[in-house]
Amino acid sequence: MSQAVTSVPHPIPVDLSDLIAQRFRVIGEPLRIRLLDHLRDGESSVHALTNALGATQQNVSKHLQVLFQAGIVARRKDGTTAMYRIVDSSVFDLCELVCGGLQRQVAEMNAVVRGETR
Amino acid sequence: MSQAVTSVPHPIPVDLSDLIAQRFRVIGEPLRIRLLDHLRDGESSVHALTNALGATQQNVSKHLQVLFQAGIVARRKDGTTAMYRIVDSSVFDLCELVCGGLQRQVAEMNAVVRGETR
DNA sequence: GGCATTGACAACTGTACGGTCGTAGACCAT
DNA sequence: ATGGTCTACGACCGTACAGTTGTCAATGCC
Repeated sequence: MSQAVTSVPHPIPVDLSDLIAQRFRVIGEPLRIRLLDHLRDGESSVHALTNALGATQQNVSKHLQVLFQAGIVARRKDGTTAMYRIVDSSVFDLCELVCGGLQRQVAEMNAVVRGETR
Repeated sequence: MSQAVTSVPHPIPVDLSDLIAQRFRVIGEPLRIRLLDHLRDGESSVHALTNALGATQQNVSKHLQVLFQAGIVARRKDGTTAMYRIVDSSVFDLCELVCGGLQRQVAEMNAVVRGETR
């Protein structure tokens, strides 16, 4: 699907780098990552997410707003509750890639600590 | 060994979300993205990167420091010049994934603008 | 109707960080 | 040795943003 394009040649346009950076910053918040992780099970309400994450309702609502404006989640009003769901699931691929890099670094640090201290 | 790629089950640990978020913030700066994009062609010196990006030497050095401490680039001293190279090429996969999401959004916005406003 | 609950918005505060300036240290050439 | 070049470090300033608090609109329940 969206696997095809992904141009971004070496001379990356400045505007594009701004957009990409902005996107990364949106996902670069711990609470937002945990929010998305919970939404992985399906759509959920602000109240449920608030209880699940142990954060205040206002803060959860605020971060969901950021994710909504970034086009990562969608909102649906169900009577009195607002239901949020993920519409751009590529964020999970991003997290998995990052985790791969982190695990690589941990392994490397382990090797160093265990005796190859340079 | 550390081959277990991308665990991160639904109840994501808070510590891990912090690590992932920190990682995203490292890449979430336009200048750093452009820096990495230039290093895609191979290792380069601070001076060369400074000229290529039109930024100040101090700023380039500073951002390279951040990328270095994050384990994304490596440093090599060649006489009087410092040569930087990429050691974690997964950042490019990250950028491509983000670009895919962006293009999807642009396409959607185009569709809306062109008449399906409904 | 009156009350409680849910979610969003606005204002505020503290902190973190990007960018710049100045300077110190290391290396090379003459 | 001296001057010039390249890089890194420390300090400062301005901005951006995360988190909190307070308030209001909308809805459901009695």
